Amino acid sequence: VSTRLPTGSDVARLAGVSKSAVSRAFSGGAVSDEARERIMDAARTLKWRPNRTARSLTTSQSKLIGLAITHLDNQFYPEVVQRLHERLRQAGYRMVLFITHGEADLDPVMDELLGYRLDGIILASSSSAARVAAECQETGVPVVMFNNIDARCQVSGVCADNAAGAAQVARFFVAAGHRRIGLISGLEETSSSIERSAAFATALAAFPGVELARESGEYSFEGTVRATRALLSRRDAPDALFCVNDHMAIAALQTARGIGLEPGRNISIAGFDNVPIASWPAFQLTSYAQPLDTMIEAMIACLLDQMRGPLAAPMIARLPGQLIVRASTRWPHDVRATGPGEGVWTG
Amino acid sequence: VSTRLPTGSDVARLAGVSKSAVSRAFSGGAVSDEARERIMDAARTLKWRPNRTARSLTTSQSKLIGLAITHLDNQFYPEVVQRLHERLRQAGYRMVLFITHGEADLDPVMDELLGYRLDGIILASSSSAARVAAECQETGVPVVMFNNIDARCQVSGVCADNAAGAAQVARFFVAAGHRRIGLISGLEETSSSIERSAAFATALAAFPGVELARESGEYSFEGTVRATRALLSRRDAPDALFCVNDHMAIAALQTARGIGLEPGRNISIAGFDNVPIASWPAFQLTSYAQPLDTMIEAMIACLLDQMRGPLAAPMIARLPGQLIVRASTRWPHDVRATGPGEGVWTG
DNA sequence: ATGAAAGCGCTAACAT
DNA sequence: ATGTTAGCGCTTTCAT
Repeated sequence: VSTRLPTGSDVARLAGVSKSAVSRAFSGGAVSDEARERIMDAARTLKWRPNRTARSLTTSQSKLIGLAITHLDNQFYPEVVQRLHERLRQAGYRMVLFITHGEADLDPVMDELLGYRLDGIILASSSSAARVAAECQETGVPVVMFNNIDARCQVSGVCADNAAGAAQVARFFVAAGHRRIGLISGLEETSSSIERSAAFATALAAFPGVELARESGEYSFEGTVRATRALLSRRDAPDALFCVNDHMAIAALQTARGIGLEPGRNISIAGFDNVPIASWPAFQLTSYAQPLDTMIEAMIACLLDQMRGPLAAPMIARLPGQLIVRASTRWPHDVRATGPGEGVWTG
Repeated sequence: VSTRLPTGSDVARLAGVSKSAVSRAFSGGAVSDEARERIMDAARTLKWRPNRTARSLTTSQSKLIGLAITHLDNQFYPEVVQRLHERLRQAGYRMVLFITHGEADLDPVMDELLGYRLDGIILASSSSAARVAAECQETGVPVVMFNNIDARCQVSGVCADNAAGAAQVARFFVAAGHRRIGLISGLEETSSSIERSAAFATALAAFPGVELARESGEYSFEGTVRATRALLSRRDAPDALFCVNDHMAIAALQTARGIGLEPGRNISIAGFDNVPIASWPAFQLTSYAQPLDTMIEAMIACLLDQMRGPLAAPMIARLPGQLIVRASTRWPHDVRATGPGEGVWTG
């Protein structure tokens, strides 16, 4: 049982052909029907399948894409992993995971990231993405940033149109009659938080008489609990809260309830991402939905592009999503209903 | 920029040593300090790092572990992925993902699974795990089943002590004074559902006068909504519900609320897994916690064992967890408090 | 401690 | 259409 595995040569011998014929038969080359049949038979009886490691060495294609990500606590990411995995599989790639919760020393990670000769790397809100991106780029490995984009490094990236989304939430709140509004931002160094916060504030500034109070939830549950309490315990507490992602919005929503508020009635809470659980009865969270499938499509296209050769200039895609309205916020009159307790606002 | 990457030979030449010396320097071999220094310098200036693909070919170790899993919708799995990833990383392995939502044709998956020459494969509630396991085993690849174990195939596996856990929940309900109890099971073909359901029923049967009503939630949210409604709309509806996992328990809890019930007051709902969100204010779900870290430890040990040579007999580990009590259930008097609104019951 | 040489399992020219 | 040959980039005996 512990004998060595069969190789292509074994198959070739058994089928009475050369190694090359076997290789061709298994990678769409020109082989006569008769030979192909004998080869496939031989492979089946020997239970042989091409060794992709060996193949990688000659083709210099691993068919492996690395996904670097900080953690999966934010409910958005399991969904990303799932959808991305499926799309990569269709394209003939497998996904190898690099969960990097802020490693102190990046070198070992880089050695692996670059040592496996991945065909591409996706940096999905990975910590220290900038340095990683730079080194990969330098080595000639296709890279694309997802969701959080560091404009300083010359790297391609795909994200939702954060500014448009946040601005839309701002107008939505005003349309629903809110005048005292709270904003809970995320980690200060992330583009997602920066862009959404800035656009939200800017959009609100267009409405005279509207007040904005801000706190940071640092993209964590506990941080958001603190931020929410801080905002809601002010003497002129806001009656509408925008959290720059759903992970925080759901924390804020539960915190508000703990204080005795009822989201959708005496307080409006909206998030960003439209994570799967946002639609759960327990939350019914209004949220700006990222166009995940479109984003994934763009990422894959971008990676494939880079495989064909280095890009002239990095491509940055900011794709529009839509505001899904649910019971966690007061509804303006012009929400277009799309289902029970759910609608879309395009104001 | 688009020039070919440096190889070990390049480094050797620059350092004035042989390829072998470079190889040794990078894999803990015997090299003089002086040589090692020159080699490391050369590698640094050339930005060279060993090509793991080539290394794999000679060592026949890919340092890659495959994780086959159906989907990440069940909140238990992102946690598994995360903790497992971390532990594998410590052991020097990377994780490549195989999300298999019930592929019709398994052959292409097998070709990949076996083609990448993974050093081991973890089947975490993967669909058609039995066949996959058999083929891997046959090829000599270390395999271990996680959470769902198919006893028919001679494959090692690690899971929580499902019987002990479910029985404990049963006794817990009775201790809390419940006499009409509902059970929501998962997919019929999974060992997790079978074992938990059977043990729960058996344990309850020991108490005269306790009635049990059963439905299947098929491990899905929608299925559980139906099952919950069916159970709670009976003329003698149960006032306690055990769902064989938290994914369903959380669905049941929300459904119960939708019917106007208040979990913890006029209905008790308990789950299994103790997923991270079980402790959220919105749920406060009582749940039997799987001993995840211990399970992961056991899995890794099992895989490493198999790498040293085929096991004499498959190893099956059923590890004990503990019942975490929260507000979703009525509390018996003998709960040991462990935190605000949280306790452990060891009855 | 170090180098030379062989080879891991495959693909890709190049012949035929 | 098929076989021959030469590598891909590394590790690993085996000498020295």
